[in-house]
Amino acid sequence: MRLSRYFLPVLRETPAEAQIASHRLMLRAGMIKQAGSGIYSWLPLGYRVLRNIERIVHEEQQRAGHIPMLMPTLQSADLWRESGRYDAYGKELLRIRDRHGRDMLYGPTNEELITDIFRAHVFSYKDLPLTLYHIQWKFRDEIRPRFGVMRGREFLMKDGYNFDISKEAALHSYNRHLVSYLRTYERMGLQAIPMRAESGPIGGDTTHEFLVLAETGESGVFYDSAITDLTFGDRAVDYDNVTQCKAILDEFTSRYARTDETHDEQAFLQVPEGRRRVARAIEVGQIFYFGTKYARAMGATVQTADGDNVPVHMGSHGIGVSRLLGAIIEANHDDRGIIWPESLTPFHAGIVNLRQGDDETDAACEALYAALRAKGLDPLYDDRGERAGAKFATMDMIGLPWRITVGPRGVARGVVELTHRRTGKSEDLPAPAAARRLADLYRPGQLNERD
RNA sequence: CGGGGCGUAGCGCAGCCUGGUAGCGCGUCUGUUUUGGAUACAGAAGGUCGUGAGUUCGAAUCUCGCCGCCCCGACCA
Repeated sequence: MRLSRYFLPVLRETPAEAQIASHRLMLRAGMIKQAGSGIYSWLPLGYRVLRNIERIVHEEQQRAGHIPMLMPTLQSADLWRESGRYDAYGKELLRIRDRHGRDMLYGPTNEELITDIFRAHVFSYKDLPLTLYHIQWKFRDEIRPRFGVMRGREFLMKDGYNFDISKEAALHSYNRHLVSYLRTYERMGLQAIPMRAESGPIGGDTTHEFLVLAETGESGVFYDSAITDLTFGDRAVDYDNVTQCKAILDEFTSRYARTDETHDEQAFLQVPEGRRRVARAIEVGQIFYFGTKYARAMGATVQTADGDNVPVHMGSHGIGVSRLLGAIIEANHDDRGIIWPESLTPFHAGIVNLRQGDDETDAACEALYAALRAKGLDPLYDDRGERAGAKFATMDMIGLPWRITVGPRGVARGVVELTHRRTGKSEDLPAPAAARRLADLYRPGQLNERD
């Protein structure tokens, strides 16, 4: 993409309403624009990252055997009356009435809808296990939205629902989700720690939240520092392997890690003193096993091999897709701006033309731009007539992990400068070598969508 | 929902107390200049002062209503 033809409305000054780094940077980098309290438009740069997050979530969900679909944002109140949540959910539920006077709601979650789909089409144990998921906009009418997309009212969320014949089978689904979430967050360059949590209005008593440590987090957390040494890494997982999934869950949840809601001081004191940590964190996902709560309320049963009709065991699992933007920036920025992980970056590299209008420099930039694109990379070429400082400042702020600087001095010597955003280290090398370096660096799985 | 605050040019703000022709910085546009970290000079465009009513000869300024937004708390993915 050529910057002169793109839409990147960066702000030089910080909007007054932004209190935390991620909100400030998302506004300044032209990623979002507030449309109302807790509601945001996603401008092109922000939309790219949002879609990259979605892509990773989709890939990891499907790797775990979960099936994508899409349910609507607006739901009939009738289903919620059936489950009992229409009255139980409270004022966070945005209630709407259509022209015929029918009660509707903008979904904050989809247990009722998915259960309704299930009961209409699934009748036999032979069709289980089944896990369906979607990525859809939700709305929760928060009393006080804040922190930009971290605590918006409208938010994009992946929510998935598993259906199993027994508690034992459903707990495997639970474990499988925990494993797949570990992989998902790690691919985004995040350490998300599973912590024992409260289930809230979803119900059930088996639940973990995934939390990313950050000073600006809204949750207080208590944990054994040994847990932060754990990484999922490149290990192969067979998601159908009950023993393996359970072992991974045990590995990542056996150490003390709880939010302040479930904190147990006595248990915490069992952690060696030097490893006790009290911190703040951002919740980026949660998994639940809630048994037959919705199945019983809504009559979702299947017939067993013995001919009995039994309510299906369910769980639900969410990843805050739009919120992740905020969490990732909180964890990846410096005083100059955002630093994207390579897996999510909106563009793989930025090309800075130091002397726009100089024939040789322009030609070198064009050649490099074409070479990167030919290798499947998606560079952002700053071809504006701005001065070098302005171009550097923009690139630093929007956080592309790599920058290639092309100026007349380097062109005369046959080199360009490749700079790593995170470390600031740079190296002069011939343009084709820089293109090869970047192509090697971005593995095939990290080639993001173009648009 | 309790408490506090804000709404004036694209962004950040001053002006309001004490009513009298709407300002500053940045950005934008034009020209010149400059060219490795938001360059310099000159010129220009851009505002129903959130909105409605009231007081007044006269309202950004005073009064009341409404709308929107932000902050602290409680709540919350």
